[in-house]
Amino acid sequence: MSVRVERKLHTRQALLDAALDLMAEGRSFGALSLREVARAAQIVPTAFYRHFRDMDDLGLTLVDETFLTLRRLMREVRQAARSGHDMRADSVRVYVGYVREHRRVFEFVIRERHGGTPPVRAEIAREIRFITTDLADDLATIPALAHLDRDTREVVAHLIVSAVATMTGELLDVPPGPGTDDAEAELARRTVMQLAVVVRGAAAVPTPTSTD
Amino acid sequence: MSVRVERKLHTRQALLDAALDLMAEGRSFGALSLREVARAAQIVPTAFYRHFRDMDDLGLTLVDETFLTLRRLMREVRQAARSGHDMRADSVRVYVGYVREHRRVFEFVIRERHGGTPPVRAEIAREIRFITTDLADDLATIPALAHLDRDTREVVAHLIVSAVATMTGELLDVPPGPGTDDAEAELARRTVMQLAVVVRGAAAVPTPTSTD
DNA sequence: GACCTCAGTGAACAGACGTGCACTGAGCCT
DNA sequence: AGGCTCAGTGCACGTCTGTTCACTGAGGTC
Repeated sequence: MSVRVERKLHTRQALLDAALDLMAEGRSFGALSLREVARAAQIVPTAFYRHFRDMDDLGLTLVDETFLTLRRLMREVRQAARSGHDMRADSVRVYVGYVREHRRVFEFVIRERHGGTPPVRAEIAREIRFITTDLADDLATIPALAHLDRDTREVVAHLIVSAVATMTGELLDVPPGPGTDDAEAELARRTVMQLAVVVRGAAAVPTPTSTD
Repeated sequence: MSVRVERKLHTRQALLDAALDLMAEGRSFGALSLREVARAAQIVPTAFYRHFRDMDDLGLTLVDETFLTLRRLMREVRQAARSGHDMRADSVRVYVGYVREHRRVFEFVIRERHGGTPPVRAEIAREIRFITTDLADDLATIPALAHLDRDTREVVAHLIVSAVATMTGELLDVPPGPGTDDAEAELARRTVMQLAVVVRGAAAVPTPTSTD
């Protein structure tokens, strides 16, 4: 790749990183100004337009890149689920590790999921639906849930995604410090319990195609 | 009450309403300016200071007033749960009705829960913990769950609150129009199923004080 | 009726904002 | 070597922001 485009990509990434960094201090994307993002990326404001049409454009790009990362993480979590001996605990532990490692990315999604502009919200909702659908597929591989019909599995997957999303938000609100590990472990413990409840409850759902 | 304070309260309420109205169009509270809130409330910007120290102050007041409403709603949902013959379906139906009726209030909470400034987020998290705790108490009155210890009930309550909060967010994203009722009914149906799964799963949790 | 209180006014400020424009100069192509 | 491309610069503009200050006049008190 030529020096030219390589440098362009570099500043482009600097802009995306700058936006995430500014949000890491607890501000929403909508509250960021074009000028301060440019400033944080060591760029003059007008140069911003060489990379994005406006802040909305950057926001949508951020969603895309973010979910590229997130889909990769989900794939690894799913593998951890298959290989380990305690599926649920392993998945949750791997997931918590990823949230910790990619804090800014998760912070962005959690914040903008409901706080963002309508197009950003729509895109995030779409991506979360994909994750839910994938999870619904995976549930069919659990022996206790193999008898469930598609609709029921979808509903159960949605419930699990809700629980994990909620945990993610709480994980990000844990203040850094000496007690961090304990707090994280407590959240993980609770989520594992919740998964156990859900799977047990789902296994007890009577027969397929019963909708009551 | 004197005419004087009555009028003051009226403009104060106009400011709070103006903020909610401006947010109803999909913007976050942090993206609102003091001037436009004053403008929407038919007030000169400087008069804003007669009521709130700054926008953060107004934001926290909004959280307080919002949860005053919400706590009332929760009480009524709980009563619906006790009186009706199908506890879960009735609760959910009543709840969905309230979300529809108090759209702006719920929009505010859902948006600012993760998108708001740290103090606003902290306050919302606190209020949600209260709701969770109350629900954990209520769960003890369900025969199938009476044997659960406090910790387990708390965990189950948290799971339910997650599911309902998620549904609330989706409810608010349903576009107004001809298909609205159907979409809402579908979300309600799914949530009722989820509650059934959770209760069944929780009932199957082995013995109290077992923590695995 | 005279005085006080204080919610709301209106002008003014310094600073930040988004965006248009003409520019520079390093990187690339021929 | 000469010319083109285009990421990044610097200046300028009009608009909006939060906040200050001295003010007005209706409502309440005596």
